[in-house]
Amino acid sequence: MPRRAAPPIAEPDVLPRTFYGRDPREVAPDLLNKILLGPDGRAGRIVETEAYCGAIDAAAHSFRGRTARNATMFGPPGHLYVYFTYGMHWCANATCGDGTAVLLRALEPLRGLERMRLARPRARSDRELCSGPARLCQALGIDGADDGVDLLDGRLRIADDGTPPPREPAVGPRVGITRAVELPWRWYVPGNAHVSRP
DNA sequence: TGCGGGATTTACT
DNA sequence: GTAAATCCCGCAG
Repeated sequence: MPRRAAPPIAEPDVLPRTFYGRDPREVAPDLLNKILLGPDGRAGRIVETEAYCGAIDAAAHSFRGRTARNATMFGPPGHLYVYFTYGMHWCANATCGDGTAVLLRALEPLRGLERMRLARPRARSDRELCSGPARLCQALGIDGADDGVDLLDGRLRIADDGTPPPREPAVGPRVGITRAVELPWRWYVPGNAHVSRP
């Protein structure tokens, strides 16, 4: 039996495009316990996420439509949207299409911890390496150059190591916003020490 | 370990 | 001009 050549997928466990092309309120909890693969072998388990829902979400950058900054949010799903805020910080999202995205808020460091410590010399413990959206970007070396990266085969990828999402993820209001503050669109792994805020 | 205030650029009013 | 999907420093306990 001749066997067909393997499809041109970068790694067998990298999440497919269809994973991202759904409502971000479904994608956000499903991303819990997935693995963010960065450069130089740095990697961490996603333990905290937030959904930003575009035109129906006053807290989303895309709420008022497309701009130069948020253009990646209006591109295809499964890409990294990286934005600059507070004059000094980068934050990273997975795009879900139509101006929606999931903010990656915290990782549990898995591999490349020595490089993460070099990238974040002020961290007082390994728990502070990736416990916040700007912290994880520093730890993995993510900045504006990574805006638009394809999460299926780019410098940053998201993969499944077989660990399922929590059966009952913790849910609550999003952090650091002033509009649509009441919407419970933040999810995290209950009891995980690397969540930015319990 | 936890709190209060400052930092510092970009986008929008 | 001001708020922003935040973090770091200094100090208290």
